Amino acid sequence: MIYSSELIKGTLKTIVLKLLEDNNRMYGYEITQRVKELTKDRIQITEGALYPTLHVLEQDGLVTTELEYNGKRARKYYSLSAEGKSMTKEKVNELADFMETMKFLLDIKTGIA
Amino acid sequence: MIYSSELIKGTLKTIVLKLLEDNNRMYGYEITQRVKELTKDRIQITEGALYPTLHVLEQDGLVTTELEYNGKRARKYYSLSAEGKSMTKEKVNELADFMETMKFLLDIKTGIA
DNA sequence: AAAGATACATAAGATTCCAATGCATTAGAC
DNA sequence: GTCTAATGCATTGGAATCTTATGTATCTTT
Repeated sequence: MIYSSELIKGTLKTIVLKLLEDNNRMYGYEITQRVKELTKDRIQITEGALYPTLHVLEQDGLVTTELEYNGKRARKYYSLSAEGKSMTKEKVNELADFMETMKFLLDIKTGIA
Repeated sequence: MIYSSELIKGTLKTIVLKLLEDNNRMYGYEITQRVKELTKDRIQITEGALYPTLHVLEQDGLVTTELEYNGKRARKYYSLSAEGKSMTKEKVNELADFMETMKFLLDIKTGIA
């Protein structure tokens, strides 16, 4: 199952922040591959969605960047700022809470039937 | 906690379909109030979001409508069509699956390890 | 009789994502 | 050794979806 794109909307920023919290620093392409791998291809973050999101996070001061070269190939590493770290906690908590509410709304019995 | 609007995006259609599945038929205003009540004010569906969504569902043949009058006040009742019922199951399953995936993603402590 | 709740609806704008495209480097296949 | 696929950055036009604001009208409560 590949999730319809509308479901991804609104969660992308939180996913990116959480990955950065767990991994200290990552570059864009790495993020797309990690998400694909972790979700067994169910969530495919396109570059057209990711890069604008990363740039917004940077403009908002939630992440800092370091440009590094692996040979001649540039990699732009992103790391959480202090503000980004607290924002990550907020966003993750909000999403967890939201999912509980949705679960109740949809009367979904997960795991144990 | 009131969820940021971006979280609601993409789930509205599924919420509406599920409510119609549970309640046989409902009218627009009733849906906004029911969601507000069920989520203890955490999710507020605005009419500007709901009515276009309902109209799309109708155009797609997922719901049928009956206009009724309570005195002189019109109420437009929405009911799931056969197609709407199977779509509801699909959408609810997809959202449940998505939430499990998100839960896993957000629980990750370290990238490798 | 005024105000708030009920009930429908639309329109302009913002946000956010997708699909497509472009450029460049590196690794692997043949 | 050359060609293709993968890696890595990025932008653009367009589509979809929601928000805010507005409009009309009825019913209920004070």
